[in-house]
Amino acid sequence: MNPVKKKSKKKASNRRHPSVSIRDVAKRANVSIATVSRAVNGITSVDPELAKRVWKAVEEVGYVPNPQARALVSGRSHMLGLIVSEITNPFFPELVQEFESLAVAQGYEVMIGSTNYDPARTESLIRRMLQRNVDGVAVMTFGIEEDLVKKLVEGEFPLVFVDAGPKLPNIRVLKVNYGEGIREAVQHLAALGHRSIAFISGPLRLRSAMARRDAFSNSMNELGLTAPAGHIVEGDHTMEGGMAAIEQILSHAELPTAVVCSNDMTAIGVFHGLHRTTNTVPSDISVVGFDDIHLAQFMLPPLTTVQMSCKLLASAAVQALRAGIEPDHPRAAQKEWHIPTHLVVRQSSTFPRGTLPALRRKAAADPANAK
Amino acid sequence: MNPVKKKSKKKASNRRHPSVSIRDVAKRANVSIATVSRAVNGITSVDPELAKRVWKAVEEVGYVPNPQARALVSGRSHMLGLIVSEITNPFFPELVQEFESLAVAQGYEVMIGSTNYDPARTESLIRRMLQRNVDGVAVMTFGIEEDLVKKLVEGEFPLVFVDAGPKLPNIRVLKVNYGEGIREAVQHLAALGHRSIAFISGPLRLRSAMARRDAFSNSMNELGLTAPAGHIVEGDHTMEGGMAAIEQILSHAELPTAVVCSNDMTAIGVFHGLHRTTNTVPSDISVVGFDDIHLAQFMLPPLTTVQMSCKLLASAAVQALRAGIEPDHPRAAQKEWHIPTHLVVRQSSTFPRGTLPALRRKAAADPANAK
DNA sequence: CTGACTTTGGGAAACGCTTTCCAGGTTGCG
DNA sequence: CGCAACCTGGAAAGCGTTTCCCAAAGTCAG
Repeated sequence: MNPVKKKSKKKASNRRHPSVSIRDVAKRANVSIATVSRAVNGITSVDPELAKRVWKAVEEVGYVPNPQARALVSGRSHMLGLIVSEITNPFFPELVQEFESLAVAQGYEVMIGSTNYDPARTESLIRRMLQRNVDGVAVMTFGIEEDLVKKLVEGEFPLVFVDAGPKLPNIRVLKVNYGEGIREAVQHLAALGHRSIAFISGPLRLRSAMARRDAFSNSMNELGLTAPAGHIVEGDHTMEGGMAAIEQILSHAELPTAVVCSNDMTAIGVFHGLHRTTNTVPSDISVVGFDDIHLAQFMLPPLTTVQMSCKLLASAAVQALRAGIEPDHPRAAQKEWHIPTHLVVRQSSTFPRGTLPALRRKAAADPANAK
Repeated sequence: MNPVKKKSKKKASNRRHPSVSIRDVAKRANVSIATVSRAVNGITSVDPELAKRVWKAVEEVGYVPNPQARALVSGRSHMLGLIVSEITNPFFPELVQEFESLAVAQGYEVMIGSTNYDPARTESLIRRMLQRNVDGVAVMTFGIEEDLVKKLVEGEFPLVFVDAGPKLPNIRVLKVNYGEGIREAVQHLAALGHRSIAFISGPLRLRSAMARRDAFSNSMNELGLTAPAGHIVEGDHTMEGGMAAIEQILSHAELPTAVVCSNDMTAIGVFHGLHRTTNTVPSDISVVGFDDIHLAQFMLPPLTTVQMSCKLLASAAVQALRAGIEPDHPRAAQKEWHIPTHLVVRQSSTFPRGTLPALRRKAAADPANAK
């Protein structure tokens, strides 16, 4: 009706939440929006007195910067990508939780993705993360495929890998010391009297699975022990895989008295498989896991396992990522982070079957086996 | 040096990836950027021939819309929030995985958060989600606190709850039929000969925990059975809680012959607690869980449990969310989605101890107990 | 006291996109 | 045949930030 345009009320934003913008703060504090931006972002060149006034205004109008706009112009989204191999493996939720807490505490949001070992899924995941403009990605699949790496690497995009990765300026690596914990496990079993120890690996295309298996072999050699070929079988880090693997091992002519597993899920599968074949853990066969997921202590019997702290892993990952993202991070130059592992003795490991009571008593005095 | 401003080279973007913009497509297709936008977003008012040309150009230059810019102007981020109570409870990763797959397939990204039953954490989570401008949130904590709801509700923000929620136009509810599955469980136990059946609930401030407990009581009543007060105890949906609860039950004068648990983690804790007190499952006490997490079938013995399909749950959640977000969604008016539950019989439930062999044989003929 | 140099803060452009508004060309109907 | 209603597609106005550039003010030496 009225020919005069009603463009005065430009307040009608189409955002669902009528959030206050930087302009409101500027008006309130009687400064320009540039100054507000500078004050909020802690640029030093703004007068402390003025900055205080701005902060007061921010407080009063309840201003919260819009991350989208910020990302649009600055090119940094304050989002971190976290790629795991299998969110349904309990180890990863624990890791995710730690990672997320740390990231949030440091002002980042997390975009989580699970590859399920599926290259297509992985690719779409990465594409989505790049598209959403994440600032960096931690690839905690424990052994990523190389071509996928290349995809990410174009550009100097901050990346964190576990165990191994191309030596490039934008790539940081979390080196897990598998040898340490696995040696402790083998020595623990040997000390109990085990001589025939089997190993169930993860999928061998994963670097970390390889590394664990090699750590096992090395530890055995150090003690002058060797596992026959049929005692080192490949699993896939799932319960199903563990079950299949132990059945395969049991079909071998010579039976082991102990089994070391590449992760705890495998060990749970082994428990199950041994139960089905009416073997008892640990009196017939001792079982040792790897990861020390929360569930491990609730297994029947509680699982002896090598602990790889996901707290440590997560904190290293976040730190390494920030080091790659923020131009003047104190550790910007650090390319490697080291993660230790250690054996946690519970009740799934004991003396081999048929050991003399005298030996049992003797070994029971060994503090390493104390409950 | 040179007084002439070098602002000609405005190509130097500060985005890490030199992604092509809508302008490149426009140039290539020889149309205006508005037309490209309309074509890409499927606005009908653009000539089909022209649209085809635009799509061809999109293909050729490899254009991908920038979600940040899109969100900034449209007010919709194409992100869905998913809040769970405890990411480390294996049920939730399974749910998360399904939810994420569905959301991504439908063009949404997912922002995941775990409350850990901590109100402060929950609040910060919600604030972050709102700040990141998610289009809707599915609160799958199975019983959220009311004040937190109010916080979200201001504005007509799309929300999905499980079990119960305020009757508001923006809120959709996933109604889980606990009665169904729990009745099956109780009847299954009763058919085996159990008369004294205990129940370990979840934290009773959760609506869903209440609902499950009530479903149990009702089912018992239907059969003319009652559980003494000491046989209905409160757990907290964790293994630790399950362990504590079963110990409490065992300290009661009258021992039950079966225990129904409010979730599978509780049941795992019960397994553990019974093992510690040298009771055997199921010959001494039968145990039934709830959720049917993947792990359930790998317990020793495999857990009889009530299945609540997280596939169904996730798909209903995503659908309900979209119904709330997209103005002309076919189911925009639907406010309730129904989720069934059903008993899955495995080996943690059997005849009560001391039952006569004759009865065992008779009951074994009951198809409900067939393996 | 003045000129050169350093702060400090404001104006405005840019980020990549959606959406409104409008001009020019069609069509329809009286 | 003329005028109004209707389409189509282009130009431009934002969306909420950051940041570049410059003017004004302050500092200091000569």
